[in-house]
Amino acid sequence: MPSDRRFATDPSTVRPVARYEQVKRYITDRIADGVWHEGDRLPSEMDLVDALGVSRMTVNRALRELTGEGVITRAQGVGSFVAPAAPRAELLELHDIADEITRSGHTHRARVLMVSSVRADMALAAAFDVRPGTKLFHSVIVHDEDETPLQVEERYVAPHFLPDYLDLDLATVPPHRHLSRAAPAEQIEHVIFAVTPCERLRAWLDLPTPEPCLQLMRRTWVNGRVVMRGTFTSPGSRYSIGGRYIP
Amino acid sequence: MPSDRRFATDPSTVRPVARYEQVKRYITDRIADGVWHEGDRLPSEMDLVDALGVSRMTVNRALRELTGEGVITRAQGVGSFVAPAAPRAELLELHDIADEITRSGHTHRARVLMVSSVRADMALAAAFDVRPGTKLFHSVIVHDEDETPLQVEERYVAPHFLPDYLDLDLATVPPHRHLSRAAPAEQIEHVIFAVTPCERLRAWLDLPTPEPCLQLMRRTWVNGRVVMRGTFTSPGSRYSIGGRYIP
DNA sequence: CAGTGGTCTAGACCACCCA
DNA sequence: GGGTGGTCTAGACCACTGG
Repeated sequence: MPSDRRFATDPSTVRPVARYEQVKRYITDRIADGVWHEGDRLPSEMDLVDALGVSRMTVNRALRELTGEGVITRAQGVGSFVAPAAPRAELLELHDIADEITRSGHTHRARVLMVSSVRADMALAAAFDVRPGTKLFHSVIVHDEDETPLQVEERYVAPHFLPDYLDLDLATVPPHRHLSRAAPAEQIEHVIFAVTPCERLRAWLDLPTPEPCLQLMRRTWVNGRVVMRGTFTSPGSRYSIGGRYIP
Repeated sequence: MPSDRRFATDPSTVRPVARYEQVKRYITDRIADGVWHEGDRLPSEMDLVDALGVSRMTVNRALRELTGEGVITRAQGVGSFVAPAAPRAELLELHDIADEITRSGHTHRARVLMVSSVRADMALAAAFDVRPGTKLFHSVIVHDEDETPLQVEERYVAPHFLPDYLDLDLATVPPHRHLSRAAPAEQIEHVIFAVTPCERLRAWLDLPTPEPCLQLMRRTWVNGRVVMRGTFTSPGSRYSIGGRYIP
């Protein structure tokens, strides 16, 4: 065990982050740093109890959640192992617009129009299942394909999960990447609409006439709480959503 | 509490199913049976401890997992509540509009406008990967929700897989059911558009003004050959496509 | 203030796997 | 048989909410 440091146990110590979260972090850090590789065996629950100075129930919860997240695999009577790296979340990500554009041979540019902190109105509060007036981060980004606007991406983010959202460089690293790193979604909701764009959207999309637009609304959850609501709007004449699956 | 029955506690009793799973089942059953409705407050953890005869940690795990699954929402200091129902259609699965309508408490009616045999033109031939002029079956059905047109369903079917398509009573048993019974799809393609409806569609959908419509095109394959191409068109103001899933 | 959920512990029993 | 993970308990402290 490279580190012998115990977690804070003294009740007088401030402990803003749960111990099972610290244990999860301990594991994922070692995997990310290459200390433990794919297929490697992790220390047993009892080893971690001794090494980290927490109870077995706490270690167990950490490992159980990591199993659910696909980070490790476990087998009764055998042990815990680093799971094969899988494109888990990316697989069901319907679209990363930047990738789509570049993969189809066009040039992509992201223009960040707005980044700010806002207070939730009734509709937003309902979408996030919080009280009206709760602070949320807000961003608007326009994605161009060869200088033509292809999609407006408007997001609201719960500050708790990504406190430094306002300071990120969203033009170079898209919000999606920050979000999935900070808090991988445990649940995703997609709803697709056909709408007539409002004035604001028409201006951003450079649409002289009000043509039908495809609008995808996505909400993601972590720990049963809504982390993000994104609204992605594209002109119907320039964009469609699709995929092929094997049931 | 409608039931006073305790879970098995005697160690000699067979207990193939974990207690926290039984607690989860207890909750989800009551929601499914309509005993507890959306937004209703659940019994507190302590109530469940007393009612079910398990420890609080066990109840807590059950409720925590249900939270992660989006079945309930919880708030510290307040309580646990039945979560709002997820959107009605599944994006990644074949949906049956009739089921959707009746399940949401409305009345459904299917009006068969056309059933005929046609010859594939260039576009259809490309879609089915056959020679132009190949015989295909064609049907148009309008689905009403409470007497209002909700969706126009236009299908082309390869005769080989469903030779008696023209003789079916599509108003009572929808094409989807015949198709999945005769030849379950091995591969599915979905593409979603936002379009301005043509005159024909506007008439069928009873749209006085040309509002944006959501159009889903689906192709299904069996044995590597296209079996069906369906075009499903709905007014944007009356319909959306959505789903929630756990990665 | 009392009630709620969020977390944590120390110990326990079990099923399972492997040497 | 010894080590593993899977589960469960009784009790505890805490932060948060509402009246």
